[in-house]
Amino acid sequence: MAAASIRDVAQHAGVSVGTVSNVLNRPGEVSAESITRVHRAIEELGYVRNDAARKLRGGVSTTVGFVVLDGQNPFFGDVVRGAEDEASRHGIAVLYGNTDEDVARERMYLDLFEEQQVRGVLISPYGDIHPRLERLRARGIHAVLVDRFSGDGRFSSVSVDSVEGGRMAVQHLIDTGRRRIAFVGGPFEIRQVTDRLAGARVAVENSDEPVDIEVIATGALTVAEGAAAGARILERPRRDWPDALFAANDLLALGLLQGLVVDGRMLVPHEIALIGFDDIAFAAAAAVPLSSMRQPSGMIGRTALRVLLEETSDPDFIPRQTVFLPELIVRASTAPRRA
Amino acid sequence: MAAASIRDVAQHAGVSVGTVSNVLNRPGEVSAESITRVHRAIEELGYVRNDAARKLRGGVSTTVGFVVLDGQNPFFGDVVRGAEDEASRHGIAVLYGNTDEDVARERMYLDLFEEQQVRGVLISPYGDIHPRLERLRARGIHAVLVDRFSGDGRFSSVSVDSVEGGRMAVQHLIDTGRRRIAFVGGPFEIRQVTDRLAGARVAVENSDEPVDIEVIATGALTVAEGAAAGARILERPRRDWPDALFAANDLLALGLLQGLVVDGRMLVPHEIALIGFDDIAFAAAAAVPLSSMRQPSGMIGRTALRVLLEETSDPDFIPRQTVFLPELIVRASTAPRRA
DNA sequence: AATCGTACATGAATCGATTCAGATCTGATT
DNA sequence: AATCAGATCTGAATCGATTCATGTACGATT
Repeated sequence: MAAASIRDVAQHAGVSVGTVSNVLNRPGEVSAESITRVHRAIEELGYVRNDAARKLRGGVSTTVGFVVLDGQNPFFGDVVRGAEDEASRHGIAVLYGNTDEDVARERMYLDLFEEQQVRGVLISPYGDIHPRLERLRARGIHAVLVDRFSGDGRFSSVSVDSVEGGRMAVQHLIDTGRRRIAFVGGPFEIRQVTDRLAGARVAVENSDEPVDIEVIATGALTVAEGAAAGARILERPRRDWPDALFAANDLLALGLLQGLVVDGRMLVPHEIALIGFDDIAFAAAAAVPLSSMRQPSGMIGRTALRVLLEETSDPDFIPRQTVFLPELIVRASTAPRRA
Repeated sequence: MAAASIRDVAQHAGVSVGTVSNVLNRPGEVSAESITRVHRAIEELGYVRNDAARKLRGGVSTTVGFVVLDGQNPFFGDVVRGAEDEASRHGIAVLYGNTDEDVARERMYLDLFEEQQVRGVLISPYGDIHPRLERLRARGIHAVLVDRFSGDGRFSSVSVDSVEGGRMAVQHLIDTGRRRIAFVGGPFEIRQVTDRLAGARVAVENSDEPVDIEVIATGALTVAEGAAAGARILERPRRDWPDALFAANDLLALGLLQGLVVDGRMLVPHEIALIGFDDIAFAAAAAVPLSSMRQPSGMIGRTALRVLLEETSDPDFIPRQTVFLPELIVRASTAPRRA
């Protein structure tokens, strides 16, 4: 049995196709009588609207695309969930694409989304996709940058102030009595890394008391790199250990935590304090619950989707930058030294 | 400037629309001359195929839907990534929907996917959606169950043998010298939980030496529940402690690890061995790297997508059950007692 | 020269929802 | 009775890619 079309519904209800369409899209202009008859017919035939036909005629699309840079990182998982959650409220579905920092895949997904004529695109960009996004916009597909500030204001963006977050994290370490601080992070091509380090330096410079800060570079923001960095610290003579670590993200911090175990005893927090960034779910779940700078990941996704919907429904919309402040979450990993 | 249509391309290239369509869909039946001219025109006009029109005419869709039960769990994140990765190979995009164990959302997404006329649906089902899936199939939208065996064989499915996994996990604990084993898990409405417990009992019964097994019930498969269960164990007199724990999944196991820390010293593995299930990325990243039963999560997603594509392209396809065996991953958390 | 086969090109018809100009009806007003 | 406004309904035209019956061209075969 072929699926029922709007024509079948019209016939079954004894009205015209135009009326059925009106019942579905502008019920105010239709008599109550027609509404009930059409709804009954829809029920009886199990009619489901054909989205392809609606899109073709120029109606609004009910999908948005989300291109994510690193699907491994739970942070992005949470952002996607936030966006998806908000989308479902509007009867919109999210087309999900993961680029794994691959320019070709990034392009592939944007092509796919363009063919689909999605309502709009959320993207945590990897390469320089401004020209590509401009072309999309010329076709009526707007984009919102996620986790990336749009410096020139050409696109809307939703991001977090990493500099201030870095400052807050290190300020907290200083406030809990630490004076020899190491920033662990890299590579420095990643904007978030340099921003967080810059913030850390601000806190050090603002301090009344003398505070040392050193940089321990890593090759990536992963657990493995964090564990390796921890091992390198343990190789030093004990008097050269820092007394606090600020990791550029939680994956690194979890690795450090793992690396800083000697003989079943954890150096964190009493020998070395540790704070991360992102506050992924597993930060609280670590053997020593991890202090972290919380990014409102779900809220970032929700907000990005809302901005996108506004932008696509208002022809006079001007690109808008939304910046969240991270929040300090204090847990056991930065407890003061034992009394 | 309106987007170029196939008609514009035809005019620009000096051929008919039929020829342009043939160049795109069956280049074998077109002269080399036409192919180059059409491609040039496509290039110059920046033409992008309109997926809505193609779908409307009855062509195959380039999207599949994936309805996920618990977006929080990294295990499902990995499954989705696997599916998405395989899909991208075929130029297909994944519509992602998270139900959070909510029947209404599950229904909402299936409706949305039906309107979209997706190529097919991957679903880790929550409620009883067999009737709904039958209706979808009547409209030509096939479904593959993920992480759930289709007992009656009405649908294809891709899952993992949880009973055997449970057996292997406990066998490993016995092999490393443990004799007082506790299974930590719940609620028992979840099929995977009961299966894994059943497997655990098999291992105990097969053992030559006497082995005790007890069940510690939890309210959910979360880190918090695991930590609480760990605290309950510590309340007992020391001689009543089990010497090994088998957690129904890794989230619980990570919680247990956190709960079994006394005064900066970890009871795992030397006092109590611990093994989880799923082998999520954070299992290896724990302060004590966690032994676990690995589910080939990415492979599950990839396989499910492949089965779906086969099923939707072969009219004579018969539903097929794919069952993977989990793999024992041994890490520090089940190291033998100290010599 | 007539016939046939092959290769290739054409363009009208089609899918289903939406839109909108025009039709119809009802009741109120003059 | 004539006119009008408002409410409601109708159905043809439209979106763009695909398909397929039809047509054309040209070399090979008889």
